[in-house]
This record gives sequence, structure tokens and C-alpha cells, in this order.
Amino acid sequence: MTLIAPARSSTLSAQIARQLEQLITSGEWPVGKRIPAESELVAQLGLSRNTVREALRSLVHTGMLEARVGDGTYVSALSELQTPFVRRVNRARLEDAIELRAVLERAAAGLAARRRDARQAAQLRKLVAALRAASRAKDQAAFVVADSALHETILACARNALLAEVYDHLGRALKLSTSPQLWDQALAAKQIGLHEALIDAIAKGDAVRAETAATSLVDSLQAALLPAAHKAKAAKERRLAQRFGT
Amino acid sequence: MTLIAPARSSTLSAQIARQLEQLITSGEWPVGKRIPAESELVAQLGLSRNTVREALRSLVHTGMLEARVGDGTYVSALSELQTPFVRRVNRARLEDAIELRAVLERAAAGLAARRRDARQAAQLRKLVAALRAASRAKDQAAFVVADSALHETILACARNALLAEVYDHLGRALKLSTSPQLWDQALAAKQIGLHEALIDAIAKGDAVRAETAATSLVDSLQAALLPAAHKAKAAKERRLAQRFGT
DNA sequence: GATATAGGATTGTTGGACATCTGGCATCCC
DNA sequence: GGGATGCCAGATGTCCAACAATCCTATATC
Repeated sequence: MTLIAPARSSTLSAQIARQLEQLITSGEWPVGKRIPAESELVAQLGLSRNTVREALRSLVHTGMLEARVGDGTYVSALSELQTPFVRRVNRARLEDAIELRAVLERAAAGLAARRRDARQAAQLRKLVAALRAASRAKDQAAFVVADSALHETILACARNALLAEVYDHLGRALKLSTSPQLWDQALAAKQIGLHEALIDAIAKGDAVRAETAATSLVDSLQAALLPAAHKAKAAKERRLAQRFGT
Repeated sequence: MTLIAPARSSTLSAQIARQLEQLITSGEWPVGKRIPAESELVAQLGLSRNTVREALRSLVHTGMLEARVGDGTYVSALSELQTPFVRRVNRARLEDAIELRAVLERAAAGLAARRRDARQAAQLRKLVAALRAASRAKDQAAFVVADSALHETILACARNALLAEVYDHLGRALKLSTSPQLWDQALAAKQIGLHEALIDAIAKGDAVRAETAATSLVDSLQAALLPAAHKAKAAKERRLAQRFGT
């Protein structure tokens, strides 16, 4: 790690914040890492503690860092977009968030059908087979793993990094609606067929059919999970309201 | 056993930041307003200047506030999502950003067709008429105004606040690609027909036709403007690189 | 009337001090 | 030996006071 204190074009704390951000986004400071203490950063940069602290507070506020009193400061997110986006989604109507996710899912399916290569198509077929096996074995953990790997691969096939990131953040915010406790054997069995239709369309390059398959897949999931998701969201908000006394 | 919540649930500066954020998002401090000076906030809150400053720096970093030395601090954005999102989009591949926008545009058209009411349909017809009039009169300013009003109304018809906000931020980041200097009389005339087809489909509640119309509208715009947009983005990046000496 | 200048107001930066909390080590007791 | 207890170094949180750099404005000057 090398940090330099450059000449004055913007505020010093903003420049330090940018450098720290780059260390995180570049992966040099991975998520979970405990970063050097304020005193060490002060010594390395030759700045005052308040200036360094203001930079750190900025990243703490955006959610890239997490400071623990008496312990240290840890990297908690790779993207500055993640935390604001998750916060915004949590304030949104649940239907709106789910609908946006469905829109992106459908678009990703269509793009994936147009852009997947042979290797990716083979991997998709392998993953959907794993999904079916997990469902037959009633192995919930394996089912969830295969399902998320499948969707991740579809996003990779779509070759749109921005869309993939937005979808990912959205999924993170909505993960309460697909939490394991809501998993249902009958639902999983039903989804297998829809997944197979989707993957088949993508593999064959049929964008229109891929989009309709993605839509019906999302719809079936939504119909099954929406009531529980609403309950979970309401409970979460009650917890927060209680904690903050509003 | 009774457990009492700890007195300090979060840091003071974080709480102040939350309060300031709420003043902004609630509209009590509108965009452009000069907020009280640090010294006033210190006096009002009864906290030290450093604590208040850390809260302010957090909001400055997220882009909700802008501080000017010797002048004051001003509200510069209503949403904490806007600035990170715009930054992220500016780092993304231009094609990815445009593609995501097209996806949202298409989805909004479909949703609008399903959800518009009679009053909105009438307003859409009025706006598309204004668009045609502006095109005939070769009034560029009026054309741009009517065009943006039209798209704003479509988003309102779609009744998905989250989708609308993401679309809005995306459009803000991409505004270089629809900047007035790229406006072209022939292109505008061609777009009139596509707009009319789109609005007609929405007004009639034909979601499928609305989506295809939106797609062809975006495609035609994209084909016409992509080269210029690439140039504009490259120029912007050169400017930034020069300023920061990287 | 236009320009130059001085002053006040505001944010940026520094250095130091103390408070509060945490994790880990040493100690003590069983 | 193992577990509970107490202590302490180190980390972040908060406060204080001062100076620097910059901008806006009112005043003075020509």
C-alpha cells in the first residue's frame, strides 16, 4: 500500500477518500479486511487525524467501511453504489422493487440468448441439471446454490456489467423474499420446468422465448413468495422502528 | 431478565447526518439552498464542530451537499443514490448504460400501457401533438421540452417509483448523449412517427405494441447518436485525466 | 461610476486532549 | 487443567482552540 498526499485541487479529505476507495474497489483491501488504524494512516500520510477521519467517515457513511469502537475499521462493501442502492430499495414499495427485478431478469434472459457462447451454454445446461438433482434429492442447500449460480451465469451471458451490478444490488436488498425458510418443495419442483425452458431458449439463442420464460419464472416465484415477503419486510421495519424509537 | 438498549446506538455524527439527510429528502431544504453555517449548526445542536463537520463531510461525499470555502454549504442533490449512481454509470461502458436505459424504457412503456388512466392518456396525446408542432416549427428548445415531458409522463403512467428513479439517474448520467448540439432536424422528424406509435399503443392499452414501439424508438435514437456520444464521453474523460494528472 | 481595498464570514486543516469501548492477556479460583 | 475475572494497551468517538485559505460585500478612492 502506498498512499500519497497530492497538491491542493480539491479538499485533502476528499482526495484521501478517493484513494481509500480505489484501494477497496481495486481489491487490494478485500471485503472483511481490517484496514490500518487512524494513527497509522496519519503517520503514513503526514496529515492531521481530523482530516484522515473525515475521509474515513465519508466511506463509513457510504457503507464501504465499518468502524468498530475499540477494535478497528473494516472493509464492508466493494461498491459505493451498493449501500445507497440497498437503502433506497428498502424504502421502496416491495412491489416496485420486485417488478424492477423482474424487468432486469427478463432483459438479461433476452440478452443472454443473443450473446451466450458455446461454453456458457454448456455450463447452463450443467447447472440446470444440478438444480433438478437437488430438487429430486430434496437438498435445499444445493438447490439454492445451483439456483444462484444459474442466475449469475445468465447475467454473465448477457454481457452488461452495469445491468448485472444493479440486478445484484437489487437481489441483495430483496434477499429477504427468497430466504431459505420460505423454500418449498412443491414450488421448487414446479420451478424446475420453468428453469429448463428458460435455459433451453437461451442455449438455442431464442431471445423471445427466453424472455417469456423468464417472465413466467419470475411470476410464479412472485405469486408464491409475495405474501411472505411482505410479512418479512413489515417485521423488519418494526424492528428498526423499535430500535430507533420512531 | 430484562435487557435495556444501550444509550449509544450509533455515533453522534451519523445521527446528525441522518437528520440532515431527512431535511433534504423531505424538501425542507430544497436543492440550491444554502444551509446554516457550521458554527450555527454547532450552536443549535450543542455539539463540537468536528462532530458536525464529520456529518457534513459524509453528505458532501455522497453528493447531497456541496461546500464552498469562504461562501457556505449548499444542497446539490435530493437523493443519496443520485451521485454514486451517476459516478458508476460514467465509469461503465457507454453501450451498457444505453442498453440498460433502453431496457427500462421498454419496460416503462409496457407498464404504462397497462396502468395509464384516461387523464394520462389525454395528456400523452397532447404532448405528442406539441412534439409534432415543435418539429414542424423547427423549434429545438420546444422539442426538447416536449420530449422530456413526454417521457416523464410515461414513467408516471408506469407507476413504479423505483424504476422511475433509476431511469432518471441514468438519463442524468447519459445526458451528454442527448445534448442539444446533437439535435438534428431530420432525426426529429423521423422520431415523430415513432413517438406517435408509442403513445397510441400506450393510450390504447396495448402493452406488447408499446414495448416494440419503445424498442424501435430507442434503437433509432441510439443508431443516430452513439458515435457522437462516444466522442463526447472520450472528450470528457480526457478533460478529467488532464485535471487529475493521471 | 468604476475600481481597489479592507473586513467579516465561512470552510479547510492542524494539534492535542480526554472519553469510551473492545479484544486479548494475565491472573485467580475451582 | 479449565473457566471466570480483572486489567490494560490500543482503537474509535468527541471535544477544544487556533490558524489558513477563500469568498462576498461594503467601503473608500480615484
